[in-house]
Amino acid sequence: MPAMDLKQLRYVVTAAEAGNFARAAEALWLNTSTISRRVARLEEELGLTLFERGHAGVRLTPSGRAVIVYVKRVLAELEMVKCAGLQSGTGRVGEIRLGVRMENPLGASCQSGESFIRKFL
Amino acid sequence: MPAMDLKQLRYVVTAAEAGNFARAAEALWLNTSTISRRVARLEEELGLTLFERGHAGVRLTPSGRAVIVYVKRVLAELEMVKCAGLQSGTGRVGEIRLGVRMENPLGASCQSGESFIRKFL
DNA sequence: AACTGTTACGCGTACCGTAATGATC
DNA sequence: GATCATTACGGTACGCGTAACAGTT
Repeated sequence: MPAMDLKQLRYVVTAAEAGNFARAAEALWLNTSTISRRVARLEEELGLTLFERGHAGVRLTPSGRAVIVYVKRVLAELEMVKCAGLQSGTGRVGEIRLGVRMENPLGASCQSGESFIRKFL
Repeated sequence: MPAMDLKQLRYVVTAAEAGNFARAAEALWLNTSTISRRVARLEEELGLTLFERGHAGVRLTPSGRAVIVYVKRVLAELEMVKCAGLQSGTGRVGEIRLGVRMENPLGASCQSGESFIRKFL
C-alpha cells in the first residue's frame, strides 16, 4: 500500500481552491478521475473526510480546513528546498563563495520567499 | 520524467545521518542501490551535488547542508498534516466539538509538535 | 577479501486516462 | 442534456531488488 504523496497534496489544494474536482483537474492538466481517486486515498490514509461532495462541486469540511493549513506549509517548504539549491548554486549560501554570477528569474523569486507565501499560504 | 518525491527526501535525510548509503538503506529496509539511485535523481533535479562520495561513505556538501535544512522542514510539516487530521478527528480542532474520547499514543505526540522537531530538525 | 557506491536488467505494481454509471438540476 | 463525482478496466511507466562492476583499505 502506497504512502502519502506530494501529488496528492497538490491535488487537494487545487481542488479546495477550485471548488470542484473537474476544474481542478483541468488546471492540473489531468483527468477528473485522477483527482477523485487521489483525494479519496488521502482521506482514507488520514482516516477522515476532507471534502463534502455536493452536486455543485466540493467544499472543505472543518477537518479539511484544519488539515489543508499544514498541507500548504509542506508545499511551501518544498519550494524552499529548490530555492536553497539555487542559492547555494549561485554562491549565495554556503561556506565557500565562488564568484559565480547568474541572472535567473527563479533566483530572484527565492530571495524573499514571499512568492510561496502568496502561492500557498 | 517524475518530479520530486517524499521518499527521496526521507532517503536523503537518513543518508546524511547515517554517513553512508549502505547503513541508510539498512535502516530503511531497502537496498543500497535504491538510495544511490534516488539520491542521484534528486541531485539531478536540483542541479547540484548533495553528497561527496568517498570510499568510507558519504558526506554532505555545503550545498547539501543548505538544502537539507528545508528538506527536514518539509518532513516535519508532513507529520503535522497527520496530526491535524488526528486532532480534528478527536474533536480537538474544528468548529464542532463532539464528545469523542480516544486513547491513542499518536495523538499524544501531536499535542506539542516537539517530537517532530527532535526527529527531523 | 571486505567495504564503499554505481548501474543494467527484469519484474511487480501503482498511476492515470478512457469509458460507463449514478445523481442532481 | 449538462453538470457533477465515482469506479472498474487496461496499458504504461516507474520503483525496487538482484546481480555484476569498479575503486579503496
